[in-house]
Amino acid sequence: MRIGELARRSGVSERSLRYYEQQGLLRAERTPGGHREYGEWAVDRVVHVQELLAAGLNSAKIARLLPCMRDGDGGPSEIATQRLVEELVGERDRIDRMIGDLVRSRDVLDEVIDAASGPPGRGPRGGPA
Amino acid sequence: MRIGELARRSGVSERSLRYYEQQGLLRAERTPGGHREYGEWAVDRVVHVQELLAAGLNSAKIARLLPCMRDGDGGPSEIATQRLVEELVGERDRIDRMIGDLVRSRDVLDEVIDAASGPPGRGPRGGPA
DNA sequence: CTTGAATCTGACATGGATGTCAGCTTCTAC
DNA sequence: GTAGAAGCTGACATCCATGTCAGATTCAAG
Repeated sequence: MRIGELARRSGVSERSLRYYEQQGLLRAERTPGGHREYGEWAVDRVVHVQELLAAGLNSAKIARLLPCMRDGDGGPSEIATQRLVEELVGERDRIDRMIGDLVRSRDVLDEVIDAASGPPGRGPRGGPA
Repeated sequence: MRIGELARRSGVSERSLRYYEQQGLLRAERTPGGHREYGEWAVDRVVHVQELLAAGLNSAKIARLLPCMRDGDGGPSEIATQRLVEELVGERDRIDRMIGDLVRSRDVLDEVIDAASGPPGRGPRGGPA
């Protein structure tokens, strides 16, 4: 498929897809005319990249991480370097803390939402209709 | 307490604390000379703000949310506007999705970490010593 | 061939919390 | 009073994925 379809299917802008390629996060074949051509595996790959970026890893780290996770990009999954593993453990712990923060934030929001929805109508859902 | 102590105790830079005040996220008394003076409640408040920022809410939204959550800032907790509640529900759902993404990313990292730590030593922890 | 949609490259802009620096004032302890 | 630590304001810089635009090229269909 070409970049437009991949963008549509993965929910990521064409701009970002080109950026990912530039950062070594996404390989693309080229047509004789120079247009990018992606295989099916690209969709999952893009989603993974998107999630990792959202998790706070920068593209450089993701670029080193990707070859170690098999998501059908063709190459056999490599084994992470000792050095990389250490960094990844750090990232994982950071993500764990982030999840904890997010859960707390979500609970705070729920509390405020419930406080506003509870008193008036007392309805279990839907708020003051 | 003054800004230096608050920064130390909350783990947030003085720069950010002044920024929070500018954005209406944190009130501060002033000494006759103009130095900021915080009460004990400020520590929790700053931590909350930090978490909400990490959750992706911008300062404007947090500023509207704060008076609805009682964290001992003195003022009685207000009731969220219908309009605000709608936005908060959107934010909560976004946070929920984000948590899902983070969990997936963490699992990916765990997989890579285990793959690198498992084969060589087979030790349950510590990796290839 | 022609035409319009899709793609290409390269450059500049953006957002938004935070870092950092400069120059000045206030506070604290002696 | 005096010295040094701490605080104040204001301005500019940074990060980095993404948006956006311009001008040129390629692709697909008639």
